[in-house]
Amino acid sequence: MNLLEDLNERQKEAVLATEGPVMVMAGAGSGKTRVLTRRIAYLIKEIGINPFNILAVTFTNKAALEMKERITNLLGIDTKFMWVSTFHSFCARFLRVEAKHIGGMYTANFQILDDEDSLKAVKNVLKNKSYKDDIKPQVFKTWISNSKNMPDFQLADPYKMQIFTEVYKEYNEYLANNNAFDFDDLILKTVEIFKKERDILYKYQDKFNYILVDEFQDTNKVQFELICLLAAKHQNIFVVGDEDQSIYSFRGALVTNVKRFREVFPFTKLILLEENYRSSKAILDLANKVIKNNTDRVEKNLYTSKIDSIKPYYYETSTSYEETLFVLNKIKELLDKGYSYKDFAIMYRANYISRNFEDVFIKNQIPYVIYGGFSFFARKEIKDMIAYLRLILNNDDNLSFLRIVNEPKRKIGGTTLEKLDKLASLNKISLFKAIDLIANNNLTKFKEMILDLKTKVDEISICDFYDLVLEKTMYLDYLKANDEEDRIENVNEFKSVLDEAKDTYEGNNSNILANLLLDLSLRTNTDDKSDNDEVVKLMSFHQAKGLEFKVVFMVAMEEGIFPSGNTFSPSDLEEERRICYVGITRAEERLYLTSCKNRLMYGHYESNPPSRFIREMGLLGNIKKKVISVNTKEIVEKEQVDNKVIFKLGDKINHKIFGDGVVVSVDGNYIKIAFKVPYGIKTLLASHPSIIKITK
DNA sequence: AGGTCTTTCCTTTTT
DNA sequence: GGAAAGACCT
Repeated sequence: MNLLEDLNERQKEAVLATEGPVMVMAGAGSGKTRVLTRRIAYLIKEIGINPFNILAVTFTNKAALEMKERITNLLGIDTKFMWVSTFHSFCARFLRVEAKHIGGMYTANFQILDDEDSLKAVKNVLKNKSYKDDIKPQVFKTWISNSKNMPDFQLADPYKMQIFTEVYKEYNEYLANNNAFDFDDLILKTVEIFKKERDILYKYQDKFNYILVDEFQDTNKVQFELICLLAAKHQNIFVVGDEDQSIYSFRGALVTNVKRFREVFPFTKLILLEENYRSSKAILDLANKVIKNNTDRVEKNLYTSKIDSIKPYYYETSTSYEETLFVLNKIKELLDKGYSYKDFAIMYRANYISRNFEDVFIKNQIPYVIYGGFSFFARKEIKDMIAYLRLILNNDDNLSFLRIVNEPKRKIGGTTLEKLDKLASLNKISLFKAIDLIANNNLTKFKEMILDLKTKVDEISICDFYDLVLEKTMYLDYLKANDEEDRIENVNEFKSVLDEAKDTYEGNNSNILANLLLDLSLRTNTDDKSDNDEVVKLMSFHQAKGLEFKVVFMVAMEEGIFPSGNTFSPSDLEEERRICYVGITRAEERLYLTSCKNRLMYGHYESNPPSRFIREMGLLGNIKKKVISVNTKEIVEKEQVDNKVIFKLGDKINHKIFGDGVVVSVDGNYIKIAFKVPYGIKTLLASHPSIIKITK
């Protein structure tokens, strides 16, 4: 195949400019992944570059996987061991090779802690601190992460800064003692080694002659530094990004890196991709109208050659419940017009918005999936099993030991473990080894079980071994006893991951397992099958990035929700606006925006004006008043509610006995009313004939 | 050590 | 309103 086929002039330029620094500003839907993969293929096939001299980094496993797949399709080569990966897995792969330069007690088989694990580490550090109740562990964790990712991290309050500094230090020591890194460390340590050990830097600079970075606008300070270090010598650095889609600054992403890049590499060739192949003209117009309000950006205007388009609509409903019905009915209507479930996506600013839709979809038998939530590998039962396997392979793994020593319950409590911990640190041995120094039958039994399992690893197949672990640890029995159907299914599903490992890793079972276990923390949900499933998708705008759908509903478009109530500075607002831009540009054919006057939230009604973004789109004068009428049970229920008098906060009422009062909360069929003394606040059935609304 | 009662939270979260 | 973590009790 001709690698320049079906590319426009700008895209061709981006593929062909193989030498020197190149920055591609790729608008939404302008074919950036296509450019990236064609360029890699071009480097290999036309220029003759060895695939192992190319480094391509992305932010998600999914993006990395997709890139590899596309390269395989273009060139028919095996991409399994190519350096096409996320920032984190690139760094992990590097650190496993160069572990001896990390310093401290780190070895090549370091563990990678996920968010839950590192929060546990913070809690462990805080355990004996006098200030442990003043500031939550999660807050410390966020600070730790920020200080590892953001430039000049500082806390304004000197006292807080002081205790933070202490926790930060001890947290890092705790990790080091356990041969563990958190996600941020992976990148930080890699950069540290490159800065400290020049020979190693030169080696990798020579290895990676061509570097490509996807979603460049999302790089943080350290990631930017990493790229600059690696590319400093050959300068063949190709970055693709879109300032307007930078929506992760709360995690340290610096949009300013886009500007800085051109300072660091003054001879950067700049290429703008503005032709959009995804959305209709009307949808693009809305996106352009909104993003125009951001001041701090390079002027860029997406255009399309698609002419026919369906106008995007904004609907305001009375309640959040009606909002869900509107979406439901619109989906049904469009299904009749030939759309199928997979064509629809419902997007919102905050995940809790999904609940309303879930309820309505279940009742009306609309197939759906909610994106996000826990990754398979982050589930408790899976992490427990991983901990068992780790401990069996490496008895000195204290973190795994602590995780499962009393899971399921073996009557090994906090006091016992504290004693064990003291003995272990006194004798400088692992917790597992310290069991010998303590007379505790439960611990001894546990130790024998683990050692017994250890003798079996290489005797039987990996799956049989895993079954044995499930049995001997009593874990499966414990799940069965508690009727944990989902968890039982998950621990069984984990077998397929173990089974796959045979094809990826080499050696005996112990080796295969050990290597697999080291890689698991960076694995996320691999089932990208769901993308094509015949279901409606519900997701946050953040989760929607990179995806596209024929029909998009942007719901809960209300001030306080979107832009979020936590938007304070002008730059916060600009980020919210970019989130909005990402949302709009996901839509191919139809876009519906909704808001409601009264939203049921946290058990009571709240009223917010429509989002300012609706006004910026020029849709405010364009409200479609639509009477919802579809014959479903839902609607019947709804009409019954309508027959009653609806009370909202602040309504003045009169009660036959208690006299005048004001509604102070609405709770389903019940309302709370503040009456004059001596009656006070009463909770009453809203439909009770004794209550009469006297205003409005 | 483990059950139950009470308090707390409720923006986004690629790894 | 509701889940989930923490406090409290035995």
